[in-house]
Amino acid sequence: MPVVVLTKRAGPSTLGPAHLSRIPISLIKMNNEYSNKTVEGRVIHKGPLVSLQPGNYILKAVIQEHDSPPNASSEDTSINIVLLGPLATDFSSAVNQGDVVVASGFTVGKSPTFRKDKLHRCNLLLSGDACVYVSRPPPPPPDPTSLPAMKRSTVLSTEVSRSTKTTKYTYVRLNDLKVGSVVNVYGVVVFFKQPFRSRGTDFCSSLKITDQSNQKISCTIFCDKVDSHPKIFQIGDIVRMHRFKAQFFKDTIMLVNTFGFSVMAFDGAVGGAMEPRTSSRTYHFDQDDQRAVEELRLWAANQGLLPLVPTTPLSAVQPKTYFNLTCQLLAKAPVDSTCTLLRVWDGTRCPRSLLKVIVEPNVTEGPSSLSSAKENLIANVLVYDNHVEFARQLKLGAFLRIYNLRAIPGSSKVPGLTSSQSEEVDHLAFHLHGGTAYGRGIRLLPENSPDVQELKRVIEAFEEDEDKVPELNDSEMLDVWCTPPESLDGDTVTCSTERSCSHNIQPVTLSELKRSEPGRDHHVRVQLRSYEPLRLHQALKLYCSKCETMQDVPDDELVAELFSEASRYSGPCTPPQWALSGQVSVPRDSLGTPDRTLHVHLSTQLMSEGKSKELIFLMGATLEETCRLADGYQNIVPVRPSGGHLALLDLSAPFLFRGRKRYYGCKQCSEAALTEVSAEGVQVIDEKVIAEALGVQLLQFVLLMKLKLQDATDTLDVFLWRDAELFFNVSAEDVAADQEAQSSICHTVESLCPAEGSTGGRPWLDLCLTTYQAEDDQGQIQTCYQICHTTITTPSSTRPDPEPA
DNA sequence: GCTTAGGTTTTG
Repeated sequence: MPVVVLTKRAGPSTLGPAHLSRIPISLIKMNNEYSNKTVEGRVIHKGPLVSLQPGNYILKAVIQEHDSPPNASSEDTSINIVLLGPLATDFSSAVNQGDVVVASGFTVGKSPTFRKDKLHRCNLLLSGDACVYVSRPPPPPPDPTSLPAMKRSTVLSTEVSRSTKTTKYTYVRLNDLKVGSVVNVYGVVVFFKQPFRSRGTDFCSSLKITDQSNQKISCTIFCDKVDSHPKIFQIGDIVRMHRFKAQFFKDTIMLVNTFGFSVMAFDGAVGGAMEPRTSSRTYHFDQDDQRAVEELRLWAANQGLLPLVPTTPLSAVQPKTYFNLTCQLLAKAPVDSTCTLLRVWDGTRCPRSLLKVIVEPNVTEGPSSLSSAKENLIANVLVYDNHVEFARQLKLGAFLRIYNLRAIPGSSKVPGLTSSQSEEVDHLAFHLHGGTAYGRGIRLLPENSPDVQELKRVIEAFEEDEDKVPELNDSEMLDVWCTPPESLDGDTVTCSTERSCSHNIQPVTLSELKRSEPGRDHHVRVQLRSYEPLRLHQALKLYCSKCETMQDVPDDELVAELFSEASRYSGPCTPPQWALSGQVSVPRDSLGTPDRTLHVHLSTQLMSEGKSKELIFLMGATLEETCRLADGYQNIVPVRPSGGHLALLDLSAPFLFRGRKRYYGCKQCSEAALTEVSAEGVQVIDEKVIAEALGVQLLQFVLLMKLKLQDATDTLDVFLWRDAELFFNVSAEDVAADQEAQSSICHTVESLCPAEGSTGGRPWLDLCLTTYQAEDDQGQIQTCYQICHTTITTPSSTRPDPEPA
């Protein structure tokens, strides 16, 4: 009887055997005897089942004292529990995050992760005769007070354990549905609508799913309880559906729920959390299910079914498009009977100014004024018609995903009072139109979803930055704001740059500058006469801070060839001991290339920490496939077989894919070896952590340009390198990954140096230049100049000024 | 208790 599920919460004292006494988590110590004690807590983390050897599993979880004082430290209230053998499998299938459990028969060990997770210094080890009792919130009436507490737990307890006989479900492939039959199916979601109120008594939700048969099947779910509907967050999610009836509609077969139906949903990313999204209190979920989910995930990833951009941050929203937004609700206000205003943010800044909607302060729920920095990040979303009801129920601070939100530029009229920021301003309004077409709707995201965790990180980062602003001291402020506009021709001249250095020096002319001693900083007022490279993507370089060399970014064609070379070779290969490996075959394509197998290797250590999605090693994939998979994983390291073992690709190829970003290593300075990447003591597994673990000397993306400056007295060639990112207000890494960041640089440069014959003049630039001496190719000492501490402020709105005299 | 919707963009 290793794991016992009590379907009714009977009070802490009745959970677990009565002859044992409960010990608070804070009092647990090493070397004490706990055979007559129990520990009680809420499961706040449940790790995946990790296979030690065939049939033998380990599972880690964290429980937290649920009735501890709110100010108690996590060290006193939360403890790791480690379950071994059948207990692990039973726990995995019977216990959910959020459940309250009581454990007995445990032993106490030293927690190896204490420094990292700041939880209790000990952990609880459960194996053999240990026992876990689980309680769940009570189901709706019958009236629970009608039975004495002790009797209740006996009457209503059910046992979910390896000894319990459970119904074995069989699942039908989607191309094998027979009209009239009631079936169980698995599928990958390719389209979905959130539950919406039907004209009847129920809520209705729609899904379209597919599976390895490639058949696409529409499904309809009717149920009066929204919570029983599938919890789909994005395309690519996986669903398991029980008791659905196949029927004909419009010459095609589809599925509708029947009596006793149930639906479970899972994250669709390979290696993602195995935690089912379900409202069922008890459910069957075993290793076959786990395998079914993993198989579908791999298949879907390889089919490209996972969306490239599941949701769009406000910083990337394009006008006139429909997009999905993951955001936090800050305030709301009813506008009229068909429209409600939701004020939301995601911590990123939309480059367009956003529509300001003014509603009367006394109808607004939430803060009426926010810091102006925060205010600039807030998007006003107008939701209409059927969505108003849902919006009304939303609580402030909730994390939402809004599907099929429309970004409307410029002159759209909105109900209520629009501020003086009127139609000629290029602003964006966000509308959630009425209806459910294209899955339009709003979904509440649970706190533990990875997307919410990510959103919180971004928001926290913004709030930290905001706290820093007042630290700018007065003299710095004066220098930034009071640099007197020096005008060569006596008129006030608009300037497109802003210096942020603390030098208190007068500007000099270029001819004066050329006569002065090197090794000093200067301020100049100049125009941009020309620049190199003309093809701006060539300005992007890879720089090694160790050997101080710079190289070009390898082009896609070369990288693709390295990948296809690596994927063609398929000799025998033993994965390292720390890896858990899986494979998926890529069917022959229309060009008749032979079947290939993709191999995925995951670190068992990371898996046991619930971080399997954070890093995978991928073998046999093409560049394109790798890029596609990079959407589902935080980190992908491409590998190839070499001498019977796994090795990194040639370092001309990126050694790491993080979303759209690629990272390269220095061939000269790296001593690459495929070793396990440990997340010990690190917050985020990022490129630095991985590079270090793999012995790769990380190359840094940098921008390098040569600019020819001019003023009335002379011209001067200067470099833009060290402070290039500051100058353009972009990161080189973003430029490498993001077309928009590239075009922003192009526009900036073009506005500073308009093409011959164009009407725009050259704006004046206030620059801070540093001079230094360096050897040129021939070994000659030369004086060099670099632009420092300077940022372009208004490239597009600069008025043309007359040519210098 | 046996209906609801049946993807496919508001018209603010």
